[in-house]
Amino acid sequence: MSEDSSPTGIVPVLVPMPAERPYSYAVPPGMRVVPGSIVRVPLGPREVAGIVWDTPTDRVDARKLRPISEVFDCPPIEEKARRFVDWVAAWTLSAPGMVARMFLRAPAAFDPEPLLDGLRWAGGEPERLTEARARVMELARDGMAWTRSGLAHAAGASLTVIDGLKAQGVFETVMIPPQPVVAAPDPSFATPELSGDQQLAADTLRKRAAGGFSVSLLDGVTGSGKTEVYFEAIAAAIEAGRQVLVLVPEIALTAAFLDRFHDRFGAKPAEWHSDLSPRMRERVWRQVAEGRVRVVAGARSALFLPFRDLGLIVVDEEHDPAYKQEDRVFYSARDMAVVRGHIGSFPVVLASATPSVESRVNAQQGRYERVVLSGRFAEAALPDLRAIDMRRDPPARGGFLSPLLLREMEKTVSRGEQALLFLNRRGYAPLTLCRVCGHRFQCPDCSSWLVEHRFRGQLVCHHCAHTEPRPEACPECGTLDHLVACGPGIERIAEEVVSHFPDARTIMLSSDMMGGVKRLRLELDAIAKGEADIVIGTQLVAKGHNFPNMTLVGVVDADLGLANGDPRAAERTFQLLSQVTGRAGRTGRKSLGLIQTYQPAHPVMRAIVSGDAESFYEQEIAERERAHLPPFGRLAAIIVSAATRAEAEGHARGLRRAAPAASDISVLGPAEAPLSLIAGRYRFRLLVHGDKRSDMQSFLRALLSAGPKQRGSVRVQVDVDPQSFL
DNA sequence: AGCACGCCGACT
DNA sequence: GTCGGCGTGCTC
Repeated sequence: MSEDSSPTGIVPVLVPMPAERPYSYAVPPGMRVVPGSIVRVPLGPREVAGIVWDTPTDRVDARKLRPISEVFDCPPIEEKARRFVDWVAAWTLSAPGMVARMFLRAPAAFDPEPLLDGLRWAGGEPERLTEARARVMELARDGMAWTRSGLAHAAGASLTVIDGLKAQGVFETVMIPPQPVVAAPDPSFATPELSGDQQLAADTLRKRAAGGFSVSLLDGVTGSGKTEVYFEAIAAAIEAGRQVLVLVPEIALTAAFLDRFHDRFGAKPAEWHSDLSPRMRERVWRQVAEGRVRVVAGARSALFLPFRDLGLIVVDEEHDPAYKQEDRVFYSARDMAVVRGHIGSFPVVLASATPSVESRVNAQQGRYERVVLSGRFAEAALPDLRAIDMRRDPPARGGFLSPLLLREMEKTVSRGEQALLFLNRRGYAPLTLCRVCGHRFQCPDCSSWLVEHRFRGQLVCHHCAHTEPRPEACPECGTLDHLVACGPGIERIAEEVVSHFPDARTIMLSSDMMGGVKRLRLELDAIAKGEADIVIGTQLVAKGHNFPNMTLVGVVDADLGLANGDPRAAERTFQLLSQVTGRAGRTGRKSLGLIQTYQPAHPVMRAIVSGDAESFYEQEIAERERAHLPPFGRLAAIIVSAATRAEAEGHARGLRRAAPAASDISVLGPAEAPLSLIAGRYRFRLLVHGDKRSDMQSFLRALLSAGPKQRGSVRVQVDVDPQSFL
């Protein structure tokens, strides 16, 4: 495609709003734009950033045509990224403008980073050489440019010292180019020591990295060295001069990954996630666009960074549900990474110890190449895993920890080793009720119970922002002191632990912990250094941390995820339990994983305890195939929400009636969504189920356009390939 | 998605 | 008499 300026003087521009097509704008005389140029355009009463597109402009009323205000001094969004936008929009049934908007998340970065004011030794000497001045001169004498504060800091001198020297003419002012956010990674910084197995896998990935599009499923148990192996693919891509994206499910918690990367490449990758400071966000975006940043480690939104020559994507923990975005544009970052690789003709590596059923099937059917790492790395041994049958070894009255688990915790702590208790439920108790009248505390805006957070003294809704103070008396019958907490959350487990082990150092970790990401990283560091005996955590402790002294992992309620009717419940539980029990025994010491369950015969528990993942996968795959569920069939959800139940249900029924006739696609529902009321909106769902080869998108488009017009408070969301059924 | 316009309730 | 709620409609 030629990228010269449009001869017509009219260009299509994708603007960040849910229009189906780009809008047309006039290019004022003397302005040069190319497809991909980021421009400022008037839109209604305001001005927005948009991307010049390359679909033909449609005829538009000349009176409507408005001129582009400005072309930003910014590298254009490359052709392959533009095709990616079109593809994602078509697949997810989103407006292209809304997908383009994801590329424009750092408005301040569209203008170049300003040069910094700097100082450089001008050749003169200070009048009197004090100690501080000597330290400054020692650094400055090589003629390198410094920022005023940078030089002061490095020399351990105050700013007044620098200013004094400057006043004497020792320094001249110079402009310094903006500093890179990260140093360049060096592919030969450290030579990895790989086992035979790992070397074989690394060679395969390196070979793929040199070619065009391919998908490799790197499958190996925790501790088998997956990271070291895919680092070789990254090294190959860097050697080829291309950019690399590593997707991780929760970057805010993967400090350990950044350190390992640094050990291998001598520099950290740039980070991209929601917790970045606005300034850092701008700089990373800009330097990725300029090609100065070679490697990004990021959350799913990093897929929409303006890479100029992306040559490899690695999706770490590819099975993780966090890759699914479920607002605005509904997409799976793992699947879109594969699409991005296909469009860009470069390889994609999916890595996991517990791959998704979808990826396993894709590998079986030859679409992906499966690369297996079978052994655990070095001296690391798999933990000994056992189920605790809670019917036979129940906890003491009022408790949730079986005597068997408590005994092992005691032994572990007395050996000076660490124990981890895992429960995927925040707060103190998931339900509070009045013992006298039976009143249950429910969210006023959602169909869910309020969760007691005892530490904060509040009842909290986990589905919206609602919180209320925990009262002393029942609001229904007025009885004092008869409210009772039902079921455990991690706060309650922590309380039980403290009562059994008053002298142990106990830490509790959950995603809603005060102090945010920084605090979490510090706590995780402290745990790794051995500054806690017992750790109680939600699923964030399951993800990617290495606790060398952790020799016992206890799963408080292994059945928790199995209760809902989700077709992926068993798979998800298997993955989560594998991951959390994998936290133990990473340094070769004898370690133990204990799984509290009321259904020890459940296939998930059997698979975990026996270590026989293969037959579990076979069973799950067979079950999916039988039910024509993904990847053997296709699913889409249509979620209708409205201010009243009647409106939502009425609209959903209208959509159902509008479904076109199709032999290979059927519509189920509408049914009230499992959480029928969230944040004051009633929700109904339609489930669209098709054959593997059915044209789901065309069917959905036909259904939506034939359906009733959206009016009032009604909102319709489409989720192609839904991952969760809540 | 934003933003303005527009039409009905409680207040300086 | 105005300020302000959010329903409806439009943006090249």
